[in-house]
Amino acid sequence: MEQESRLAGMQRPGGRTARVREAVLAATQDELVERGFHGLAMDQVAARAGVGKTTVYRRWGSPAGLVADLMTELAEQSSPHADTGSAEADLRANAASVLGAVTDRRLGATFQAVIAAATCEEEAAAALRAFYGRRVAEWARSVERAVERGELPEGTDAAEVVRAVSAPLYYRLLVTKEPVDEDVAARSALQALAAARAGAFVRPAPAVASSAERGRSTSVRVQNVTTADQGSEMRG
Amino acid sequence: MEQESRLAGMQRPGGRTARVREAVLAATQDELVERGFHGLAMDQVAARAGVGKTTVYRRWGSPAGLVADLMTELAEQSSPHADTGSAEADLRANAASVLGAVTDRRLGATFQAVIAAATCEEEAAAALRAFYGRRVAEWARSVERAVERGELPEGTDAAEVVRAVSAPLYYRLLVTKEPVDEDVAARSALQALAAARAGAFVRPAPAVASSAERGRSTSVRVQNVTTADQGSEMRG
DNA sequence: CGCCAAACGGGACTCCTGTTCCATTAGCGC
DNA sequence: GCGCTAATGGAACAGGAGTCCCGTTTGGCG
Repeated sequence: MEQESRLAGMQRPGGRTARVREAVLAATQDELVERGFHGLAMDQVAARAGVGKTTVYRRWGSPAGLVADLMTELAEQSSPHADTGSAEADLRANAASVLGAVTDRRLGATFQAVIAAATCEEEAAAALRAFYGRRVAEWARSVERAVERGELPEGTDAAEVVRAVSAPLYYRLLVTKEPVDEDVAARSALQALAAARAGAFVRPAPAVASSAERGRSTSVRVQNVTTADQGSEMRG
Repeated sequence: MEQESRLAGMQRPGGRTARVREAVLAATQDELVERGFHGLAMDQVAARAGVGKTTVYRRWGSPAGLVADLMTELAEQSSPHADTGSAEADLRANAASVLGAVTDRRLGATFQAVIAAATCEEEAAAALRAFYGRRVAEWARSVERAVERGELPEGTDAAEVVRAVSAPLYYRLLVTKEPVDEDVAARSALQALAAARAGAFVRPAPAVASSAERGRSTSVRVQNVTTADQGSEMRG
């Protein structure tokens, strides 16, 4: 993409260019709140931002490009993540955080838009991945600490637990379109926690690695999907 | 919607009309596989189906309409759902089924498209909801039977368990764009199972109901979102 | 302070999507 | 078979998104 190079290493980042970018991104967010992603028109954004249509096309190329840049902007802002000393409280806070993001009028519209854009534009998809990669890594630390404290089984895949907290929320938001509220968020956190405690997030021993800890944990193995009830797994 | 009435109660459903519909939907799927939803052009579909552009516009109105009709068609085809007598095997089969749907070249493209369409068109969103409502209800029966057998705690929300199986898969597919394979599917099923066994899907006692069974579970209750910042997360 | 390249802005132009009009075809009931 | 009408098909038309061209502005730099 030619736009990217301009976005990243701008050769004249001083005054005007920065001002234009700021104005355009702000206008984009306003438009997203009012009309949603499918109603995002480059002309409108340009007009609202008070810049030329040509400029918007030149620098962002498409609605998806606008939205991707917006997401990149958001990704750069670090968010506070809880570390309360209790896995339950941390995961609840995580769920609440996701809830806040998708519920907030402005942020929610942006997320919806990015996800919509990501379904058809690789650029937006990459921005989304980058954002979540960062957030998941941040929150994973609190899960790791819970493992260190012995609250969760040894070998638990922290990032997986974090993802498991938000997965049901996004599932509702995107697939079933059910409302997402505090109740759902809290339950989601607790479900992830329960599964984690039961050892469902313990990484399968990679080939011939240390299978020593396994005896200690609740012994969850991933085997062939096919047949019925091997019975053994998952029991503590 | 005016199209809907035509799709639903067609006044002359015989021969030609049905043929046209079939041809158009087939062409739509082909186009989706080749170009994806954002590349779905009404003209192309019409040409490929060997029908007039006008007809396609008249009966489906938009790419989203095409995709929604396709989804409705798929929803009407009942899928076999396992009932092996073991919750684990059933949930694994469920996960495998979802995996199959999103992995299959043709079906997968269709699902991606419907989801993309659902992000901007209520019609497609409704078709998607209807589809999943049906599928979830079908699979929920096997979970209910597991509850009856005593494999899972009394009061477990069967539909929730089923949703929990597919949620991580869709999360990967849509949000993080990670690959989804048998391994992920199997883990997803086991995680849901673990949480269900731990009682994380037991419905919160509605007012003054039986909270007796709760002692048996690992004491996971839905409480107030206790500690930490639930306010301004995701912010800078 | 003044040069110069980078960035911006406006307007005309193109192409493609979606609509409208009307002639034609083909189910369906008799 | 036969007519009636729903449904289809083709072609012309309109509107809007995206591109191009070129003149204007702006900020970095000597």
